Amino acid sequence: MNYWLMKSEPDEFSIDDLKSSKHQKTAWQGIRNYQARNFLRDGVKQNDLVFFYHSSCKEPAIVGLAEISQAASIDISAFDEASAYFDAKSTLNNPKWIQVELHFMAKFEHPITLKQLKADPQLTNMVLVAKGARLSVQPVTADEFDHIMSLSR
DNA sequence: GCCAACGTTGGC
DNA sequence: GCCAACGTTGGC
Repeated sequence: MNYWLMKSEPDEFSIDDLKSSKHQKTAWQGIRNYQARNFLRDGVKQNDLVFFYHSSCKEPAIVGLAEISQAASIDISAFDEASAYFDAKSTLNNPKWIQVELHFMAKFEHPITLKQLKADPQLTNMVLVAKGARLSVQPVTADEFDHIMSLSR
Protein backbone atom coordinates (compact mmCIF):
# COMPACT_ATOMS: atom_id res chain seq x y z
CA MET A 1 0.00 0.00 0.00
CA ASN A 2 1.36 3.36 -1.03
CA TYR A 3 0.15 6.86 -0.31
CA TRP A 4 0.03 9.85 -2.63
CA LEU A 5 -0.98 13.45 -2.88
CA MET A 6 -2.60 14.78 -6.02
CA LYS A 7 -3.25 18.41 -6.77
CA SER A 8 -6.24 19.92 -8.46
CA GLU A 9 -7.42 23.46 -8.94
CA PRO A 10 -10.88 23.53 -7.34
CA ASP A 11 -12.13 25.83 -10.11
CA GLU A 12 -11.28 23.03 -12.53
CA PHE A 13 -12.15 19.95 -10.50
CA SER A 14 -12.80 19.99 -6.76
CA ILE A 15 -13.34 17.34 -4.11
CA ASP A 16 -17.06 18.12 -4.40
CA ASP A 17 -16.88 17.45 -8.14
CA LEU A 18 -15.30 14.08 -7.39
CA LYS A 19 -17.97 13.32 -4.81
CA SER A 20 -20.76 14.13 -7.25
CA SER A 21 -19.19 12.27 -10.18
CA LYS A 22 -20.83 9.16 -11.56
CA HIS A 23 -20.07 6.31 -9.14
CA GLN A 24 -17.95 8.92 -7.33
CA LYS A 25 -15.12 8.09 -9.72
CA THR A 26 -13.13 10.08 -12.24
CA ALA A 27 -10.38 9.48 -14.77
CA TRP A 28 -7.38 11.48 -13.62
CA GLN A 29 -6.29 12.84 -16.98
CA GLY A 30 -4.07 15.66 -18.15
CA ILE A 31 -0.89 14.98 -16.20
CA ARG A 32 1.74 16.40 -18.58
CA ASN A 33 4.86 16.34 -16.45
CA TYR A 34 7.28 13.44 -16.74
CA GLN A 35 8.07 13.03 -13.07
CA ALA A 36 4.38 12.99 -12.18
CA ARG A 37 3.70 10.66 -15.12
CA ASN A 38 6.36 8.25 -13.91
CA PHE A 39 4.77 8.07 -10.48
CA LEU A 40 1.40 7.32 -12.08
CA ARG A 41 2.91 4.68 -14.34
CA ASP A 42 5.36 2.97 -11.97
CA GLY A 43 4.24 3.75 -8.45
CA VAL A 44 0.50 4.17 -8.20
CA LYS A 45 -1.33 0.88 -7.67
CA GLN A 46 -4.94 -0.10 -7.23
CA ASN A 47 -6.22 0.53 -3.68
CA ASP A 48 -3.50 3.08 -2.92
CA LEU A 49 -4.80 6.06 -0.96
CA VAL A 50 -4.59 9.62 -2.19
CA PHE A 51 -4.83 12.96 -0.46
CA PHE A 52 -6.87 15.33 -2.63
CA TYR A 53 -5.24 18.76 -2.58
CA HIS A 54 -6.70 22.05 -3.72
CA SER A 55 -4.09 24.31 -5.32
CA SER A 56 -4.11 27.78 -6.84
CA CYS A 57 -7.00 28.91 -4.70
CA LYS A 58 -7.78 31.05 -1.69
CA GLU A 59 -6.90 28.43 0.89
CA PRO A 60 -4.58 25.74 -0.51
CA ALA A 61 -5.25 22.60 1.52
CA ILE A 62 -5.65 18.84 1.67
CA VAL A 63 -9.42 18.60 1.49
CA GLY A 64 -10.16 14.91 1.31
CA LEU A 65 -9.25 11.34 0.62
CA ALA A 66 -9.58 9.19 -2.48
CA GLU A 67 -8.66 5.66 -3.47
CA ILE A 68 -7.06 4.44 -6.66
CA SER A 69 -9.83 2.38 -8.22
CA GLN A 70 -7.84 1.65 -11.36
CA ALA A 71 -4.08 1.75 -11.89
CA ALA A 72 -2.28 3.16 -14.91
CA SER A 73 -3.82 3.18 -18.36
CA ILE A 74 -3.18 5.29 -21.45
CA ASP A 75 -4.40 8.88 -21.15
CA ILE A 76 -6.61 9.10 -24.21
CA SER A 77 -7.23 12.81 -23.72
CA ALA A 78 -3.81 13.34 -25.34
CA PHE A 79 -5.27 12.06 -28.62
CA ASP A 80 -8.26 14.40 -28.62
CA GLU A 81 -7.52 17.51 -30.64
CA ALA A 82 -10.45 19.26 -29.00
CA SER A 83 -9.12 18.59 -25.50
CA ALA A 84 -7.04 21.07 -23.54
CA TYR A 85 -4.80 18.08 -22.84
CA PHE A 86 -4.14 17.27 -26.50
CA ASP A 87 -0.52 16.40 -27.26
CA ALA A 88 0.45 15.81 -30.89
CA LYS A 89 3.57 13.98 -29.78
CA SER A 90 1.56 11.29 -28.03
CA THR A 91 0.32 8.78 -30.59
CA LEU A 92 -1.63 5.54 -30.51
CA ASN A 93 1.54 3.65 -31.42
CA ASN A 94 3.65 5.53 -28.94
CA PRO A 95 1.48 6.96 -26.16
CA LYS A 96 3.29 9.27 -23.77
CA TRP A 97 0.83 9.98 -21.02
CA ILE A 98 -0.87 8.01 -18.28
CA GLN A 99 -4.11 8.29 -16.38
CA VAL A 100 -5.45 6.54 -13.29
CA GLU A 101 -8.94 6.39 -11.84
CA LEU A 102 -9.82 7.98 -8.52
CA HIS A 103 -12.67 6.95 -6.27
CA PHE A 104 -13.99 9.39 -3.68
CA MET A 105 -13.63 8.27 -0.08
CA ALA A 106 -14.01 11.29 2.18
CA LYS A 107 -14.20 15.03 2.33
CA PHE A 108 -12.43 16.17 5.46
CA GLU A 109 -14.45 17.96 8.07
CA HIS A 110 -11.30 19.90 8.81
CA PRO A 111 -9.17 20.50 5.69
CA ILE A 112 -5.47 20.65 6.49
CA THR A 113 -4.21 23.92 5.07
CA LEU A 114 -0.83 24.36 3.43
CA LYS A 115 -0.05 26.85 6.19
CA GLN A 116 -0.77 24.20 8.80
CA LEU A 117 1.26 21.57 6.94
CA LYS A 118 4.24 23.90 6.65
CA ALA A 119 4.14 24.73 10.35
CA ASP A 120 3.96 21.10 11.48
CA PRO A 121 7.28 19.81 12.86
CA GLN A 122 6.33 16.23 11.90
CA LEU A 123 5.96 17.19 8.25
CA THR A 124 9.17 19.08 7.55
CA ASN A 125 10.29 16.49 4.98
CA MET A 126 7.00 16.31 3.12
CA VAL A 127 7.39 16.84 -0.63
CA LEU A 128 4.56 19.35 -0.68
CA VAL A 129 6.26 21.77 1.68
CA ALA A 130 9.65 21.64 -0.06
CA LYS A 131 10.73 24.86 -1.69
CA GLY A 132 9.53 25.17 -5.25
CA ALA A 133 7.67 21.85 -5.19
CA ARG A 134 5.37 21.83 -8.20
CA LEU A 135 4.80 18.12 -8.60
CA SER A 136 1.10 17.46 -9.09
CA VAL A 137 1.46 13.77 -8.20
CA GLN A 138 3.73 13.11 -5.27
CA PRO A 139 4.44 10.32 -2.78
CA VAL A 140 3.44 10.58 0.88
CA THR A 141 5.09 8.42 3.53
CA ALA A 142 3.04 6.17 5.83
CA ASP A 143 4.02 8.30 8.81
CA GLU A 144 2.99 11.48 7.04
CA PHE A 145 -0.25 9.86 5.97
CA ASP A 146 -1.16 8.69 9.49
CA HIS A 147 -0.29 12.03 11.00
CA ILE A 148 -2.32 14.01 8.47
CA MET A 149 -5.29 11.68 8.90
CA SER A 150 -5.18 12.35 12.63
CA LEU A 151 -5.27 16.10 11.92
CA SER A 152 -8.34 15.74 9.73
CA ARG A 153 -10.54 14.48 12.54
C1' DG B 1 -1.53 40.07 -10.92
C1' DC B 2 3.30 39.29 -9.54
C1' DC B 3 7.11 36.55 -9.67
C1' DA B 4 10.24 32.70 -7.99
C1' DA B 5 11.17 28.24 -9.06
C1' DC B 6 10.98 24.76 -12.22
C1' DG B 7 10.45 22.31 -16.68
C1' DT B 8 10.80 22.23 -21.71
C1' DT B 9 12.37 23.60 -26.21
C1' DG B 10 15.45 24.32 -29.74
C1' DG B 11 19.57 26.58 -31.83
C1' DC B 12 24.26 25.89 -31.93
C1' DG C 1 25.08 18.20 -24.72
C1' DC C 2 24.93 23.11 -23.31
C1' DC C 3 22.18 26.80 -22.14
C1' DA C 4 19.27 30.90 -23.25
C1' DA C 5 14.70 31.77 -23.97
C1' DC C 6 10.32 30.70 -23.11
C1' DG C 7 6.28 28.49 -20.74
C1' DT C 8 4.00 26.80 -16.49
C1' DT C 9 2.95 26.24 -11.66
C1' DG C 10 1.20 27.92 -7.69
C1' DG C 11 1.76 30.63 -3.35
C1' DC C 12 1.25 35.12 -1.97
